[in-house]
Amino acid sequence: MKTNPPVMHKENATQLAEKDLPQPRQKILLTALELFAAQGFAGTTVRQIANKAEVNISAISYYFGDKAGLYQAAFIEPMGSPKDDIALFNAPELSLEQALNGLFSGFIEPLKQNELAKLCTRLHMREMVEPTGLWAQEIDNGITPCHQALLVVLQQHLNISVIDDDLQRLAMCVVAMGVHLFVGRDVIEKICPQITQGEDALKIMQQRLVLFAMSMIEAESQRRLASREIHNAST
Amino acid sequence: MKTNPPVMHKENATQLAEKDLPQPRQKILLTALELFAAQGFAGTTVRQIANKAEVNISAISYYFGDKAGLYQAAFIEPMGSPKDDIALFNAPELSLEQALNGLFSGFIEPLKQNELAKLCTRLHMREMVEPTGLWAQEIDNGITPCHQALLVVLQQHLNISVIDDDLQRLAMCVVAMGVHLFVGRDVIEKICPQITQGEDALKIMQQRLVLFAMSMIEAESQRRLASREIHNAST
DNA sequence: TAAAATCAAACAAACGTTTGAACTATTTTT
DNA sequence: AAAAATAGTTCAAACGTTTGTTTGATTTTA
Repeated sequence: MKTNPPVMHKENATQLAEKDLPQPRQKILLTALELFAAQGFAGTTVRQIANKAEVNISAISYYFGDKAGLYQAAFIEPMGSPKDDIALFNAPELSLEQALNGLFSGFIEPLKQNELAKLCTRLHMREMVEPTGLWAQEIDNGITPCHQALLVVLQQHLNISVIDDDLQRLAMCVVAMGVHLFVGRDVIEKICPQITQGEDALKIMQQRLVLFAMSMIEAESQRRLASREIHNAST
Repeated sequence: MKTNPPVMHKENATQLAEKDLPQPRQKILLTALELFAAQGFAGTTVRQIANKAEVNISAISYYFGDKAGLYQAAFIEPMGSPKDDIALFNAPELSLEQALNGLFSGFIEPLKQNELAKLCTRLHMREMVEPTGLWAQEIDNGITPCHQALLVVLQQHLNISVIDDDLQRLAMCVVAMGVHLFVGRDVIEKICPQITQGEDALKIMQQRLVLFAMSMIEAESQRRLASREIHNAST
């Protein structure tokens, strides 16, 4: 008799605790995350995943429907809610330095934490240059809210009334430093690996990110003052 | 009778002027560049390339040997020498602002120039997260020299004797802003497309990049001074 | 006419996916 | 409590496509 495969859908997949999940499913998920993060979606075959996870090939379609379903599960399931990230730097009582520390810890922490979190972040960064469709969704659900929150923080600390293009430029340049830790990993590992290796090194890196970000914000503030003076003087 | 396919090898491929190349070869090369840049190596099929270039499938192996050869050609041939990029900001008589303008113009110019240069850069940025083997070589030949040149410029303007980890951190954060223009293109297009659309917008963007970079360098300079004072006071 | 270039067709290999039987664990029936 | 039935899981094998590549004939060029 035919049995209905327990293909997990969004609504019930997240409700299950990790330990309730069947063991091979978890094994497949982690292996897929690892391989997808390293080689991308098209570059990874289901046989690779099955072999490395030491399960039968058909177990993938059994648990995840198809390759795309597995990718989606590997992309979404291990992630926490994006609201957690925002809360780290969006609390209204935080100083600018504290807010920036919260922002960059979102990039730094995955680098020193367990391998899983590192792979998760790497997979998300990969989506930036290789959109698979989930990426557009991720921009809406994960990136845009974070970016908007950062814009508000910058807006408040620069004490300006509206979010204009120059604030967008500033925000992009600030997050760029964090993103580069993942995107430029290969370059860093080749040229100066010591700056991201070890917890102490990452602590220093975060301090520098905050320092540089604050200097950029200060520079933007000065630029706005100068720009306003010129504008006032000419009228 | 069998004919020897004119498979181009490195040594003679670069010696030929573009107009000497057979037309379909050029067509394949540009189409491949476009598709590889958009979908990656594994995500692009030779049939896709052949169809879009409107040539027979076998023309690819005829001109480039195999898919990997085509990728290598698309990756290397349209590129200029990396020394040209370095010269833009490494000249000894340049001020810091001039040097930084030269550095970031290397990122900005491809964005406003023709589509080809844009695709070239995008393909190279893609290699950062999806190493195909050529990437390791590209780091050695293209990235490392540029990074080293930047380090020297920073070293001189900070007036320090040796290149230490903190200088590496600074350099990485500076280039991160430029890299992000390509890597985070999808995010930018979604959140604030206006900051990279149009030549005027890119001009402003470059000004901000220089401004922010200079503020970061200034912050690092201040930090070193403070650090030195503390060190002196404690001895 | 001979070399260069183009073509439709086919190649083996690898791809994602499906099948149906075999096995295990749990539940139901006797 | 033992047996039977059911649901859940694993497996080797094969499915039809698509992959990159090659063939050999044909057309174009010089």
